[in-house]
This record gives sequence, structure tokens and C-alpha cells, in this order.
Amino acid sequence: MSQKPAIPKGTRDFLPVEVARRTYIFDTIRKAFKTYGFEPIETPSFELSGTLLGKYGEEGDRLIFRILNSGEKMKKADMEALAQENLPRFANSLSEKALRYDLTVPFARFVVQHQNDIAFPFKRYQIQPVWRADRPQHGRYQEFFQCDADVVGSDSLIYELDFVQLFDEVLTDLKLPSFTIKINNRKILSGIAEVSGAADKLVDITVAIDKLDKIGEEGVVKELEEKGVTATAIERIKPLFTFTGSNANKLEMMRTFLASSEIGIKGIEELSFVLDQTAEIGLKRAELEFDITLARGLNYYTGAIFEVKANGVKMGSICGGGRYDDLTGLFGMKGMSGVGISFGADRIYDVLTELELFPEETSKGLTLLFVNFGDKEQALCLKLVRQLRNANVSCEVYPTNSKLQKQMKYANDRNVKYVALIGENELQNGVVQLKNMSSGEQLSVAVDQLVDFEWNV
RNA sequence: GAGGUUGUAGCUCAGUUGGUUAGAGCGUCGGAUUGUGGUUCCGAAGGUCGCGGGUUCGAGACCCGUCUUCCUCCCCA
Repeated sequence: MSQKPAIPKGTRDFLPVEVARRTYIFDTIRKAFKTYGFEPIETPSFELSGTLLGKYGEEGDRLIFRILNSGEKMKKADMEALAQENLPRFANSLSEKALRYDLTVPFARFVVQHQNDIAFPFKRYQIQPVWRADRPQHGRYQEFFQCDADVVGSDSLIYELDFVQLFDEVLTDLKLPSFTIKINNRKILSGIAEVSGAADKLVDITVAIDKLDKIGEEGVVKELEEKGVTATAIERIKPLFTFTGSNANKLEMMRTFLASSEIGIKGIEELSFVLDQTAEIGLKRAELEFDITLARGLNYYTGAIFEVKANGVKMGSICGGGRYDDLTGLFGMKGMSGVGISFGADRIYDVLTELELFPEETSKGLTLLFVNFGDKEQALCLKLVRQLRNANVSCEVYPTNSKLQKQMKYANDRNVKYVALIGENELQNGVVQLKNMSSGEQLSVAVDQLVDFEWNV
């Protein structure tokens, strides 16, 4: 009885070449994280439900994968809640663990739990998969990797500065030709709500403004009206819709707009520090843009908000991040400011694939394959393989004395760099025919000089 | 969670108003070719037409359900 092979929606298998390319992305990110002084930690793939639930806004809980209780624990099912159609309570009685939804909330839990074992400001990076019960779409998976770097325990703005450079460094290293780091500040958004006389509608206003480039001015106004924002407040917000110019111009305009809001001005000051200092230090390839419409749904950001978009491709944001002043407060540790960013490795992979930006090396596996001509020849090949492996050259012998054509085809399919041929003649003369599989060139190399061949050129 | 869309060979897809034994290209395997892969030629294998039910003398095609694909919304990496 055979079963049709399939994997759950929103998940993927990875072929060797795909793993090689993903590793290239992870290695590039990891290297930069280390250079910037972050140290790796890991947390479990699943947490207690209570750690995650209620941390991602009203809609968030819906997207968290729950792990069903097993064995005797099944009996804890709250049938009364089911009868009353209280589905959330019923779900909670069925499940006490859940797959992590992101790396930030587990990190906050980690910091509080291990506060006596770590030094503040604590800088950590973490590269692990996360899971979301989202509907899969282009660039949207149910299992994907996040590559996070966060600092907790300092409200210094030099970390915001570091993160802007980190985005720039990693994406430049990955040869991404054009990308924009968008930056905003939650305090500026608060200021807007305050100045408009609708401070209580902060979230609705930011969510609506965030959609400006998608649904246009009319759409935003409509959404604000639907959310119960007053007409006078909307009139005050309207000037922001036509907000253009250089970062310096925008800052000036906002400084005027927010003049009466203390928190708004604080946001302007924070943002201008980051923009000015970044201009001072310079960026390799990134554009840094103050984007007033950048809000992001996560309700725990309190200061800087980041988002990175690759230009010229149809793909949502490839990186995100921001400052959260009291994330650890949820776990009972007050007054710990944190700021962090996340690289969406899977989306970066899709962008690099679309733009054909992966280096050629990532498609090479084996460096050298020895063709098998028979027992005597094989014996010599095995000795040579041993020597080459000691010299870190990846190589192997074809397992049987098959037709040469078949062995060559195998080498071709494996995308090996070189094929070594040692037949009767070569055995007698102590040489190897070395064939470069991409150029087709073939040269004769003495057996005792094989280890010194420049394999990686 | 809401709306739309898709599903036929390993992959990409044909398949007429419902009518005999469901096709092609690519890929795979074998051969032409017993020391040379990517090109060429010949041959072969490979399908419960997503799954379940219904209509019909007859369903790959029509209807219902379900799962899946891709897209829009919500939200996000």
C-alpha cells in the first residue's frame, strides 16, 4: 500500500543545491552578527502556550500553531467550554504547548529567566525556524527561518545606528544591488495621534497610514472613518499623505507638525540622531529613508521601527525590527529597553533566486570524482582519495567499474568540478588524467603531485 | 479567519457539445557507443485524471463535499 508523498502546505523540502544556498545566506548573516558583537543563543522550538498567547495582538493568537495534548492529558479537555461555544477556552484545555511564532518573545522570556547569568546590555543573535498558521502566499510560508539580533538592557541610540549598518553590511555582502531601509519612530506616530486629538486611536491610525501606498489617500480616509476617527482629526492627519522630500525636509516638516506634542518631539530627536549619525558614517549600498507610513502591526514597538525592502522585486519586506521599551515587563522584569532586527532568510533566498545573485560556488558539491576502471585502478584511487581528503579536498571514487559514459554522466549530474581518470596506461605511467567538467579541458598530472593541484581556482 | 483560483505521467502542460484502449515535450532507464558528460538518433518503463459522493446507458470533462495550489484581504519575514 503506497501513499502519495506530500508535505504540509506552507512547508518545503530543500535539495542539496538549495541547502548550499541557504547556508551561504545564514553564514553571511552569522558572520556579520559576530562582527557586530552579538553572541548566539538557542531556545526550544515550542514554548508553553502562556508564553506566546496574547503577545502578538488580537489576530496573533490565531496564527500560533498549538500542540495537542497527548495521552492522559487529553482528559483535561474542557467539554463545558465546548458546549458553551467558548472555543478559545476549549482550545486552551486541549493544548498547553505551542510552536514559537517568532524569536523575540521567546528571547524576552529567556532574558528574564536567565537574568543572573547574562551581562547587560545583552547582545544576542539567534537563527532558528519559526512557525505561523498563516495562509501560504508568495514569500509567505508556515515554516521559515528568522535571523534575529537584539540588544536588551540599554536605551542608547547607538544600537539603532549599529542595526542600520548591519542591514547595510549583510545585504551588501549578499550582493543585493538595491535596497531601502525604511525607518520611523513609534513616538512620532504617537505624536501624530496626540496632535490630531485622537490619542486613543493610535493603533487604528498607524495601521491605516501604513496602507497609504497600497490603498491610497481615499482608502486611508475611508478606513479612518470606519474606525471612528473624527473628521477634524482626519483633517489634521491629511497633510501627512502628501509627505515627500529628503529625510531632512521631512524631519523639518514633522518638527513643525508635532511642535505641541512632547512625545512627538522626542521621537523626532531620536530619529534625527540616527539619520544624522548614519549620514556621518556612511552606508555601503543601502538607501535610508524616513517613512512616516511605516507602522508595522506589532504592538510592542515604542521607539525606532525598521523595515527593509529589496528594490525591483515583488516581495514584501525582507527584514524588520524596532525598539521595545518594556518587552521583558510581560515576564515580570521592568525597565529593560530592547532593540532588535530580523532578517527573513527565506524571503532573501527568494529575492536572490529571482535576481540570480547566488555565487557559482553554491551550486558546486563534490570537487573531484575518480572514475572506476577496475580493481587495480580502484586500489590506487582509494589511496589518493585518502591523501586528498587529508588535504580537505572533497572527493570520492565511483563505486563500480561501470561504463565510462555512465560514470561521466553521473559526474555531470552531480555537478562535480573535476573528474580523474586512472586506467591501465595511467597506472603504468604514474599519472592521472584530470578533466575540468565545466571547460572540458583535460590535463595529465603526476600522481604524486595531485595533492598540490590548485583545486579551488 | 473571508473571497477567488487551481489540480491529468517524476516535471510543464494538451485532452473538442459527456462517447471505444487518456496524449505530447522534458526528465528517467536501456541501446547506437568496451577510454570521455552536457548535443544527436532509436527503444522502453511510467497514470485508481487530487480524494469521496452524486447525475448519466456512459464522467478526465457536469453537480455537491473535501483537501491542495496560486492570488486578494487580514496580518507579517
